[in-house]
Amino acid sequence: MARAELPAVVRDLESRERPRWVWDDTAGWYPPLLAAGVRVDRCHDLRLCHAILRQSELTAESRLAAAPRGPWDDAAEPSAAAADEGLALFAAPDALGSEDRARPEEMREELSAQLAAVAGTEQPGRIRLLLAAESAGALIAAEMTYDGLPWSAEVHDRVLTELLGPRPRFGERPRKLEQLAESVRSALGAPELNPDSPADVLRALRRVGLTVTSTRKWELKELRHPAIEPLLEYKRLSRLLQANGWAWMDAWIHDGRFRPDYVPGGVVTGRWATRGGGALQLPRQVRGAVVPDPGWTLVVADAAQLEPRVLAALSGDLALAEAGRGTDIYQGLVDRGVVDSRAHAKSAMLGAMYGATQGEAGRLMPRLARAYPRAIGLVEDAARAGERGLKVTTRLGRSSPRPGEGWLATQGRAAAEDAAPADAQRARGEAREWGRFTRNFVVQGSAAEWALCWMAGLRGRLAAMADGERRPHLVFFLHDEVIVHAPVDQAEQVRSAVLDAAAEAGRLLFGGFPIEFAVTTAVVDSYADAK
DNA sequence: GGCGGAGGCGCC
DNA sequence: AGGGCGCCTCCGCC
Repeated sequence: MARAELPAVVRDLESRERPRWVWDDTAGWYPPLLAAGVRVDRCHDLRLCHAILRQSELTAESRLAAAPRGPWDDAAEPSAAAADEGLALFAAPDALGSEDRARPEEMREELSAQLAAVAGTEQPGRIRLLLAAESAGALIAAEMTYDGLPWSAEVHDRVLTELLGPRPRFGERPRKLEQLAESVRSALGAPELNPDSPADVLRALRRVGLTVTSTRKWELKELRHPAIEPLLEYKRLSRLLQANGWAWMDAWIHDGRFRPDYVPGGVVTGRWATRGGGALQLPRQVRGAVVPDPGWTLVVADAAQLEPRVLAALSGDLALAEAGRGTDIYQGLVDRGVVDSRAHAKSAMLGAMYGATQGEAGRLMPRLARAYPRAIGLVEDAARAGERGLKVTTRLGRSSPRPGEGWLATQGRAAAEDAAPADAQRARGEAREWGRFTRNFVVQGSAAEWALCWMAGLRGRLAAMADGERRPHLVFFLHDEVIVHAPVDQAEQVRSAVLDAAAEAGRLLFGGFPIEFAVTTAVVDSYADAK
C-alpha cells in the first residue's frame, strides 16, 4: 500500500513521455525512494523553485512574488532528521502528522502559481531552464549522498600516519604535532605555550620582539624567526587533523563511502552548500583516499577557468571569448600581450570578478579593462547596481537579495544633509562591500547555472549507459568539477558524455555565442592523480 | 555546561 | 586584498 499512498506527490502532465514529478521537497521525498530502489527521471522541486521565483527580477510582477510571506517561504531547510522521518512516513503514511509537509492541493496551487509566474516573463525559457536545472540538481544531490563517494579508510589512515604519526590515544596530540609544538615553545622560550590558542601565540611572538597583529598564515610568512617555520607547519598539520583526521573518518566514512549531505541552492548565488562533513573543502592532502571499487574507475572532469569564460559569454565579449579558444584563457591573455604572465592573468581576472582594488590585482585592472571593456564593464555595472542597493540577475534569472535593513539605514543616514563624516565613510564602505557581492554574484551565479546544466545533461547521458547494476554514476560535484564512478570499460564513453554535456550546457545558456567551455578529464584510480 | 562570536583556514 | 562557503578551536558570556 505504501507506494500507492505517496500522499504529497503530484504528477505534472506537461509531458507524458517523460513525466516530471512535482513535490514539495526533493530532500524529503527522494532518499526513501532511492532506498526502495526507485530512480526518478525528472522532478520539479517546489520549495527550491519558489525561492528562485520569489527573488527573481524576471518574475517580480507575478502574483507569487507579490504575495505576503507564506509557508513556502518559511519552509526550513530540511534536515537529515527530516529525511529519516520521510522514510518512516513512506513506510507508514497513516502515521503522518507532519505539518511541515505540504498537502497535494497545496502543491497544485503552488505549482500553478509558479507556472503562471514563469509564463508571465518575457523569455520564459530562461527561467524554466533554471527551475529544471535546480530541480535536477536536487535529484543529483540525493543520488550522490545515496551512492556515496568511494573512500578508502585504509589509504586515508596511511596518509594521516605519514604526516602526523600514528593515531594517538584520545586527548593526545599526534607525535609529529607534539614535536612541532615543542619546537615552537623552545624557539619562543614559552614552555607553557598552547599553539592552538591564537591569543597565546600572538603574545609569545610579541614577547620575542616580533611585530604582528594576528597569527594568520600570510602575516607569519613575512617574519624571520626560528619559531615561524615549525609554527606554520604545526598550523598546517593541525588543520588537517582537526578537519579531516581520524575523528572525521570515524564520523563520515562507513562501508567505504563518504556520504555528505549536499544542500542544493544552499548558497545565495545558487551554488551548493553541504551540511556536515565539509565535502566542498576536501583538502588535497586526503584526496588520495578517493579510490574506485575494483573493476571501476574514476572519471574526474574539471571546467577550466569556468568563471572567466562565463563572464565572456555573459557580456558578449568576443575578444575575451577568443582568448580562451583552444587554450587556457589565462595563457590566452599572455599570448595577446595583455599581461606578462599566466599568474598575473589569473590574479587580474579573479580580481576583476571579486572587486580587487589594491595590490597586484588592483594594479592590473586598467590593462584588463582596456583589453576587454565589455567583460569588465559588465562586472563594473553589477558593482554599481549593488552599491545603490539594487538587485542583479544571473544569465538564467536568479537574482541577488536586497541588502538588509541595517545597510539601508546606514545609507539613509549618510544621505542626510547633516550627515557626520564618519557615517558617510561607513556608508561608502558598506556600499562598496555590497557592490563587491553583486559584482561577484552575476558571475558566480551564472557559472553555477552552467554547472547545473552540465551535470544534469551528464546525468541523463549516464542513465542511458546503464548496464544492469553496472551503472556509471556521479559521486562528487565541486562547483566546476565532477567525479563519475564508472566501470573501467565504460570510461571512454563517460568521458565523451562529460564533454558533450559541457558543450550542451554552453548552448543552453548562451545559444550560438562563440564561447568554448574547456573541460579537462582524467581517468584515474585515485582522485589525487587527477591534477 | 551550552552558546555564539572571533580567529583561522580549507575549498571553489 | 577582493567574492562565496563550512567547520574547527578558543574564549568570553550567560
